[in-house]
Amino acid sequence: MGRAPCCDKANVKRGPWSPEEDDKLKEYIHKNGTGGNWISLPQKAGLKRCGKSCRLRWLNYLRPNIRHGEFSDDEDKIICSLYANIGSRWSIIAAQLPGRTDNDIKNYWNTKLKKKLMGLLPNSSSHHQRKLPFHHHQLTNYGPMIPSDQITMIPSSSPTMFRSSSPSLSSSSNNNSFNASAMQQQYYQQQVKEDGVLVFGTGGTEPSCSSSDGSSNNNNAEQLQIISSFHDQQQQGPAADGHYGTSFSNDQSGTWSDQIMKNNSLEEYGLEEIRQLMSASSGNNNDTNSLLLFDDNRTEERLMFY
DNA sequence: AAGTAGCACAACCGCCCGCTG
DNA sequence: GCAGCGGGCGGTTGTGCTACT
Repeated sequence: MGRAPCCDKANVKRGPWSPEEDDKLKEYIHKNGTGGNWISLPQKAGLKRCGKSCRLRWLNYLRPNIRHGEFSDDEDKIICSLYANIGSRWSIIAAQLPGRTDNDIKNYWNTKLKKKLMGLLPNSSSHHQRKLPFHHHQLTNYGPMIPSDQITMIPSSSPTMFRSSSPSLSSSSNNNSFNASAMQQQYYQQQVKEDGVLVFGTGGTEPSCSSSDGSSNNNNAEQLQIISSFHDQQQQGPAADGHYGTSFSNDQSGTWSDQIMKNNSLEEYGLEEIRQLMSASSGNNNDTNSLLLFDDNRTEERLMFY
């Protein structure tokens, strides 16, 4: 036996709201408030709408101080930062952006921001869909917060998605001994595998960088080299082994991301397997601590953090 | 000018969770 | 403790607009 519907769908109006309906709803709420009961509100307000529809209309459009229109760069950064940390928790993200609604942000992410970030990639020749068995409710271990003021949006002509100066990007989030200066040049890096799956992760830090002797610069250069290498491979085509991103493996052999990158097909890994790999290398500071998975069409699958 | 594809965004759907009786 | 309900939320769909052919 299913749950009773919240309203009689046959007798409620659906679709776009008319200005008259908006006025009725606004007027009623201004006079009486929501009364804590959206289900009974439309009847009281003289609206032939479902209570949930009224609630949505009020929260997303009619409520005072709602802002619509262009998102600023700062807002972009905040959205990216929070998405990287907590995933698609739009209501939480919206709470950090006064005047923005979760629906707005969700739409913005899905239609613009994601493309803005991913538009830097060449088109994939193959178009078959490959879905990984990921479900967001399974992912409960979020990584350390990345402060939004430490994320820099990189122009879409670059293969780098974010640059962060955050010390919190350490793969060993439970290790507080990391020297901030050594962590100042962390780069998100991304690689396209021959099968079209994109792995996107935070670059790790060399253990030797824990001393602030300038080795972070070397680390930075190394990361840049990886990105550059990726660039070259994109232009030159895959390496002799038929895959992109092999230089990544050379630099970070033994890491879980390396193991994934070496594999011919990411889809051979399930969520638990990836978790095990991440867990097994949790003490390896070289390794990445996040992973963004895409299918061939670069539809985002999931951002994972160890 | 007509048809079509792509895009943006409002609105809906259905699941989950907490509250209440 | 449990069932039913409403609110909240994320995912998805529908629709109108614009750009392109």
